[in-house]
Amino acid sequence: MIKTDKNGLKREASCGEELLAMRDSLEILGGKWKLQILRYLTNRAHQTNQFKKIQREIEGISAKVLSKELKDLEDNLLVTRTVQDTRPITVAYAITAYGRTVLPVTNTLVEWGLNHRKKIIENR
Amino acid sequence: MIKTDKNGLKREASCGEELLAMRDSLEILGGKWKLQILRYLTNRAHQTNQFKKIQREIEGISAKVLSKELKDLEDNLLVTRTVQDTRPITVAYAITAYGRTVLPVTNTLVEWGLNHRKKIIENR
DNA sequence: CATATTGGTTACTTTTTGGTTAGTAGTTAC
DNA sequence: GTAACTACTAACCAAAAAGTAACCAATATG
Repeated sequence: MIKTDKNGLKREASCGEELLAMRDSLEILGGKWKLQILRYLTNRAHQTNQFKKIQREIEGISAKVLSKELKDLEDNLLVTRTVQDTRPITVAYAITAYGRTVLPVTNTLVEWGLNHRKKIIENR
Repeated sequence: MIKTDKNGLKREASCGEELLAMRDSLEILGGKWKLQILRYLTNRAHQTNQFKKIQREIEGISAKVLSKELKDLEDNLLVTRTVQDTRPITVAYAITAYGRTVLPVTNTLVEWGLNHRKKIIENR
């Protein structure tokens, strides 16, 4: 809601601007899997994240969908893909510095989800 | 990532828990329109938000979709629907206190979108 | 030789999502 | 009486997203 001007002044982004910005975000980060994948890779930034391992640990994602989602994320410079010279060949995916800027988004979503579940359980 | 225990202790939610929490959030808030609608209603919490007005100001949404989305949000106690005794009858939608808890989510998405657009423009 | 693993791709089907058009009911304005 | 506004809903359709299953090449294991 607060934006820094080209003049260095803080001002509110207009409502229209805000909704457009959110559309941009949702276009890149929206859908069932992208934020989950980014969160997963952020939590495991220090590890080697191979395709199959990711597929096993993000429950329910198919190879086809994971492959496509990773490609999209790579196109938007949020993750990197590195083929490793092992036998059999493995491919490591890692979050980029830019990908890490999505962390505040997933943080709020995790917080909200945890709180929502708590609320649901309380009201039973 | 940080969660308060039933014991009052802070601890990390496990990665699995985190992803599940995010799935819960995305199930309720995901899709093309829900967060936009919530943001819109939050920004106009002090106004009377009639159906047609919302439809005109959230560009591109059809009556059918808006109607369905508002119903979903109402079911999840995020917005209220009030029929007003005007002629012609109008219906006012408003964000609830619980709906306002989604604000951190839309804030981060707006911020990220604004920043992303800036980045795209810079790299041209 | 048979089987398993890695990192996918391809073809096909289903499900979900969203958009279009038309129509309804009540009321008001011309 | 006719048009217009509000708040929808129903029928229909198209496109996108996602799921399923099979398959591939390379290598390793038993």
